[in-house]
Amino acid sequence: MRSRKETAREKKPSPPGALAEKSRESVGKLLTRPNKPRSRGTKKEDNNLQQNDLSCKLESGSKVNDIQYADSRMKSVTLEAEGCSTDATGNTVREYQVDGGSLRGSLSDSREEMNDSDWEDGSIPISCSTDNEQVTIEFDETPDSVKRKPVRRPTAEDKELAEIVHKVHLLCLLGRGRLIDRACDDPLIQAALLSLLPKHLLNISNIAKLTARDLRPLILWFQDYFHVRSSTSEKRSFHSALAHALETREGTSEEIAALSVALFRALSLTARVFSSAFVTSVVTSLGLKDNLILKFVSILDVASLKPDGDKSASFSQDASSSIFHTSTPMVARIIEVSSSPGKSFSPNVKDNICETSRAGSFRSSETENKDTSVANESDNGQSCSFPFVFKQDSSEGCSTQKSQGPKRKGDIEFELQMEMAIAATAARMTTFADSKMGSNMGHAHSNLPSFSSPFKRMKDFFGGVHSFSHGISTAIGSRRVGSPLYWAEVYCSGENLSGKWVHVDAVDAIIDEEEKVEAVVAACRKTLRYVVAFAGNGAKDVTRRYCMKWYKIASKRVDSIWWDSVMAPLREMESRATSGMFLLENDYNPNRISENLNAESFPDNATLHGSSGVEASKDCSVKTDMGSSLTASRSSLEDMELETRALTEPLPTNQQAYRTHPLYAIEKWLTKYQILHPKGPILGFCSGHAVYPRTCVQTLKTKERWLREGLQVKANELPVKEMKRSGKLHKVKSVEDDEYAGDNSEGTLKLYGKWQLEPLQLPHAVNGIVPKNERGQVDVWSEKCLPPGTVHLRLPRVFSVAKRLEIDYAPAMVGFEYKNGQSYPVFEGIVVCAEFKDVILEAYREEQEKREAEDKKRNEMQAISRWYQLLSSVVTRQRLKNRYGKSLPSHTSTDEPTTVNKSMQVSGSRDNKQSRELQQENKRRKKSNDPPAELEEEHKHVFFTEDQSFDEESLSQEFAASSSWVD
DNA sequence: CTGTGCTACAAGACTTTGATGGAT
DNA sequence: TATCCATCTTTGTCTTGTAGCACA
Repeated sequence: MRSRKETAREKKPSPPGALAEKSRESVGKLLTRPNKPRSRGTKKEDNNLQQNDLSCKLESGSKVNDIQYADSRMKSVTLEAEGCSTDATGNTVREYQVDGGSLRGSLSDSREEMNDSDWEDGSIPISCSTDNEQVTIEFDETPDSVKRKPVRRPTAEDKELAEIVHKVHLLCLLGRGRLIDRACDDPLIQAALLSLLPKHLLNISNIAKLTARDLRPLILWFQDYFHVRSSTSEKRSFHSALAHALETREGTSEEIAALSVALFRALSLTARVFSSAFVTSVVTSLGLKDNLILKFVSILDVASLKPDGDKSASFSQDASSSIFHTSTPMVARIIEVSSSPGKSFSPNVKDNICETSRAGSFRSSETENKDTSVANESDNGQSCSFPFVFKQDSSEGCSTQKSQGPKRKGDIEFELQMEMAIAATAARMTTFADSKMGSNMGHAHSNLPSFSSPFKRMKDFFGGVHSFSHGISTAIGSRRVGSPLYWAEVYCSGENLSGKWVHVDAVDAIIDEEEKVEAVVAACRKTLRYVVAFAGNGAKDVTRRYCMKWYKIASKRVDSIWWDSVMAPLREMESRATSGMFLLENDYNPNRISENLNAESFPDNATLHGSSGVEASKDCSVKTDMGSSLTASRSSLEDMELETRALTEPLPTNQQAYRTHPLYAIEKWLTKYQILHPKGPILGFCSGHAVYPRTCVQTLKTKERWLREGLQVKANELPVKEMKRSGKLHKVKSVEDDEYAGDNSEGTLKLYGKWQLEPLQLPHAVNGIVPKNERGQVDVWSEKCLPPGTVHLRLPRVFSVAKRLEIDYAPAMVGFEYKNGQSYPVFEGIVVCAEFKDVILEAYREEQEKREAEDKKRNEMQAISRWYQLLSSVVTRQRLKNRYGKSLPSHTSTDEPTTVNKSMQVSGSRDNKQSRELQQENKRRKKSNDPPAELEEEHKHVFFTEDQSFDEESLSQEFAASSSWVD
């Protein structure tokens, strides 16, 4: 039987070379990891399954099941080729064929049913009939006999893998976002867009105090002019796809959104290019013209952080129930779009959009091309959520699919997303290097050999219908088609007092509806986890602006430290770009900015953001300085806005949310070591429980624990909480309590809060005496725990020095070691009074030198002794040779090593002892100036250790050479 | 269908001050 | 004989986070 790992490995494509390929290989390695055999959790499940009905339906998301299913599929293929008979229904009868002792299964379920079914091998009540090495096993159980789903919990390994995949996916999507952002900066595309724009709309760039309302006509024109197409049949880089979309006036929602961003940027450009005097004047009046500072915003629809986290979101619902199950909302004109919140997302509009979508291209155009099975799926309401997952119209695609077996839809979905993100990353490296100014836009496509494989595979999957660039936005997991994945943010200086970033979704003609984004995303069965704004080749996480219920997504986001570190450089670039763009002179060139930012990611680019000085100057030459101050203010204003949002989340309505809520807490969900202090103010109530700010939650610790942090409990402070110790300890303590006539205090854990503490005040060292604890030692958890006037010397064997010098010291306990279920103290060095530090160190150094000298001496002695052994044997041998050599048959040179080896073998066990004896003997003789033993006793035999080689001549030479070293 | 609350499970935190026997 | 040092063994309970499930 083939291992799962092997099975998974087969799906990797072979063509090497391109970056995308390498990336995919790496990702492929990652993706094969879950195929490893599982540990106990799985085993448990397997057992469950064995006890239960085999044909029970299992959760579709289980990786194990899918892998086994994949295996079973392959077997099925094999067996069917061998002419194995199958049952018509395939549900209640399954055939196994015993071939050479191994059980191989044949499944004949229909495709649809097999997606969710599972089978296991193992001992089950089965009836077998043997026929020419074939065993047919019939299962009595019906699929309905078992209802209970076995629970497979993700192991630590699963979680780790999911996190890695999540991170990789995030990085890829960030790369993709930057790619799009850069494409939006293309001057040719911007110029082309401007040329299309009616003259009256050009005036928008002259509005000093831009508001969201001012953008409406522009957005409406844009929406009217450009249409979203669900797919394209051609494959091209995003950059050329953008140009193509511009040309054909239709593209994917991603492309259209990008075009809108490019248009905004183009308008900003004209304002500067054509009215430099105006720029000067605004700068002079400090009413800086920053009306069209743009960000390209994208939801990073990333793989789940949790194992199998996508399964529920992927296919649990029929797409038709989604209010925006279309990618073509722009086909119909939105009749009423208001900048005031609450109107443009009215049911009217939604209906409109949905209706249009159904009339529009997506479902019909997609499903028309599908084979009948897929069409059937579509009819039963599932496949419209992902109508082309198993669609394959090329033979290559078929073979690929068969070799790897059907996978969980979510996995396929994710893999494709990953693939496209990687391809996009590769595209960025190739396309933009080659065609930076867009002059060779049309040829960019042909310059992308690295794309061939990803494209091909995608084409295989999508039947050549979907475009490359469409993938991330809508094609993948098209059930969520229509969820707003891309939009723009325009800085409107006329909004609020200080201006603000306004959400502008040109695809859906929605302006300033940021609070609705989350709801729409949720309606599309997606979780809004990361919203990232891209500008100037940088990026900034603006999730807070769009997420009204942070507590719901906090756990679904990656570790914030990692995320912040990833975003830090991007954020810097974004910050520079969103404020510095308009400050440049007439020769403003977005691409150059990008280049500059790329080349110089350090913060000292004077051209772009200048010094941090905030001097108010009216000279144009210091525009950059003012730009910098504006940068700071705008950036910090935005930060403040986001922070404010973070701190003003509405109270959750369910109790469970308060368990880990960063802002609020209810007493019910406090942990054992937590308490409310002070207990107030009450912010509200949830199910009758008072809600307090999380800042009131204090962590409690025992005296000993606080001690480790260099804090001690103030005198006369009573523990704020007392609780029973754990059972085991309690038992031990109880025995002691009995002995001490029932003192219950030992059985409780006394906890204190931070407000009951003061800095640790240990007794000062006096007269060279180290203050010790009741065990005669000093607990050195940290430097704070050292008694004043003492030092910790972390040196091995230093205690012997202190002892020899008769200096008072205490062993330093630095922690505990847990062995054998017990904890043992770990000591490292000693604690002595500071005044003895130098003395001890000096003595220690001397002793160290002495020890080293002794070691050296010992080594030398050992060497001498070994040479003695060798030479004695040589001498003895020579003597024997002289005395008996003539009478004995002469030894050939080849015999000698054999003899020696034999003697070595015989003497192996005695060797060490003998050499030791010899050493001692020599020592004695050396003291008394006696000649070595061998010279007296002629027939003393000396044996060699095994690591010694025997070569008379060379050894003699070596000895001659090394005699000087010995001496 | 969704939200809520309960339950059960997995994983990790926490526990916290040798004994023995061989080598030197 | 004293001292040093490696080895012994692989706990068990509690807390916390979270998935599953029943129910409103």
